[in-house]
Amino acid sequence: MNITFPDGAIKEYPKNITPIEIAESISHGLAKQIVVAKVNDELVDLNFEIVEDAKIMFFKFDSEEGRSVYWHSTAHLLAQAVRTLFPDVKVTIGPSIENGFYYDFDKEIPFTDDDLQKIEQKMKELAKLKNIYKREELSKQEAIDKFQKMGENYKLELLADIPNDEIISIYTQGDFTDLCRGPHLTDTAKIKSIKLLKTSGAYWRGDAKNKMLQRIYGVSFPSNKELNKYLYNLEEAKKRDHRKLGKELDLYSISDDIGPGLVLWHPNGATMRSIVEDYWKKRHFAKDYKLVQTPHIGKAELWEKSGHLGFYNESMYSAIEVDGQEYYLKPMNCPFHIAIYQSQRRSYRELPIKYAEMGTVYRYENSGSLHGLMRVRGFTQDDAHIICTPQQLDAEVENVVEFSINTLRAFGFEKFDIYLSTMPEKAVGEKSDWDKATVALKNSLQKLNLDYKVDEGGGAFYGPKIDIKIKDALNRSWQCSTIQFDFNLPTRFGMEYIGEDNAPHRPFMIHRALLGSIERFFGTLIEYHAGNFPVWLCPIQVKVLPISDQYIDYAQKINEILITNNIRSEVDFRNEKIGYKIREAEMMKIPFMFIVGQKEMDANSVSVRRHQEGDLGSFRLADIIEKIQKDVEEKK
RNA sequence: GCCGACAUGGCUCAACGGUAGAGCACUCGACUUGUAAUCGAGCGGUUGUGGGUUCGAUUCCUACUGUCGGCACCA
Repeated sequence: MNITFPDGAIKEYPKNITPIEIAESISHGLAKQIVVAKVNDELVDLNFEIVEDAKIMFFKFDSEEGRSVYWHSTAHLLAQAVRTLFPDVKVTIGPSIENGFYYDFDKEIPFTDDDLQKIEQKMKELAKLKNIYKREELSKQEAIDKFQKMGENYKLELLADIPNDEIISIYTQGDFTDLCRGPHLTDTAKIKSIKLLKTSGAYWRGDAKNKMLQRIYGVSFPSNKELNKYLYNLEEAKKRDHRKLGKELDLYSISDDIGPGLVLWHPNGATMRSIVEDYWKKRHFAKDYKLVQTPHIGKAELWEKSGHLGFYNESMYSAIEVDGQEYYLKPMNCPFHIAIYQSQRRSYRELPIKYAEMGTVYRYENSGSLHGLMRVRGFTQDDAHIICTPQQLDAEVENVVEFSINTLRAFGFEKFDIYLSTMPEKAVGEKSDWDKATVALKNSLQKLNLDYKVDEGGGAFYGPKIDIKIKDALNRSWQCSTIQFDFNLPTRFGMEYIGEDNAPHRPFMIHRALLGSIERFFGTLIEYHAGNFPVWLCPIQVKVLPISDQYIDYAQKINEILITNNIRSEVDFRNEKIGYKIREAEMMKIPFMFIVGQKEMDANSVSVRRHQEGDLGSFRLADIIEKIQKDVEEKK
């Protein structure tokens, strides 16, 4: 029987040989390290018997496949430990995830931190027993009987969804059996280092209508060293948290007295925001967008007509009554932009029309979902609506997708996840329009050579969309850019343009936000740069630090020159030692520190210290100003 | 909204069933300073809010509010 290796080599082996035996035949070290094997493109247990010619590939912990199996097996170990310590608990599901694993349990009293400790300890004991993960296959009926006897009703629910004629696999290690597709590690002793990280509630099958289960998250590694490294990285990542940095760098705050999810932009944050917005406007003017500005509230009838009161009501702040009329804070800008469009009869000659606005909206978000700047109740969307003819569609889509990516890149972002969401089951609009729009979106992504995932049926009911998500320091994804077709509002509002044929036609409308919301974007910006912003964005670019009182006048003079040259500068004229002033400027992550004393005053120069780099030496003021201006120009 | 944890001066954190303590910040004074914390003194909280238990609570119970970690939601 011939076995083909990834490098193309072919070796002969006896029938019924297993991947682990093959690995052992190559080297003992390899056999010890591998976690799982792929035989003919299917991941299998290491003791899977190969009966005919096959391709084989091994995976260690350093591969995605390897980690996933490793963590999945650890999840089974977690379930075993929990069943041992809490016999009344029902097990449900426990997959591996991007960074570890979790297992959901049905337990009346939630796990405590103490429980977590005990469970972790028990897992370590159980792991050492070197129990084999034993695979068995049985018919669906046999599986039902088995789990019924065990009283595992959640497993029965899962089984109910599996076709009757399918072969079911179960895995047993020690006294614990779980319904599972596999594959798994050979034995529990492969799991060397375990850490349970947190507990939380989680709905059965992810549905809020179902019972809330108790979830335990954890992670495991082949060595303590790797676990410690992981925990260290986690701590480091927490230092990038925009909520922590937002306070430390005095960028913004959110006050209980004002209301949850409502942001106060402090001078430092507001300065940066203003730079972002100015740059945003400049780019939009260059792309022929027309700036508009619309009110924060609108009459109930408007939101009735747009459908917001019907579909979006629970996310809106309640009505404000004035003169017997109900008004609502706007959760979106679209109806206002449409009103501007409809203020005149529009000709095909005017299209495409692109209205852009930094539109501040208010949404009543669930209390549990609020999160720093990332999820707030009042935020400013960098919103725009592109209204065009069917003929203009492809070009406009391509334009906007490219514009969107380039804008993110201009702010230093390189990594983002792009999603294309297609027509859901419940949708408005013509299927042909959906297809046309979806193809246009897809083409633009391909043309720009962008990797993306397709979310089949994940579009909004009113149109397909492209979303771009950026990850925060703790690897949580936040949607920033969104480009969405809208087949709903143009119809609801009866939008029209007069075509060449002198007859009215319905335009296409694309709704888009490049940064998403300024608040969220700012949050991701903070975390992405860990507070060490590029010079052009820094609220304070230079701090002038006089060595002692005698040089304050000189420092003030330097400061004035800097400000005149559009460099954001401040003087630290407190009566402190230079080391103290430097320390504070470093902690505030100010990119340039100008240290001035007798030497500098005599030479009419400044001594420059760069944040995180240290002393750069002495500079002529004009030279360093030029350098900073160049950095700003180049968006460094 | 759901599950859990938490809530002490501007910030970070400590303590306790008998009316709270430190560092930083701030104010004042001394020092006149050369690349990540000079020294000294002072100011500042009744312990998120309401209710209850208790002779007495900040400490125990409870409701609410908010924050944090998840879940759900996120046109």
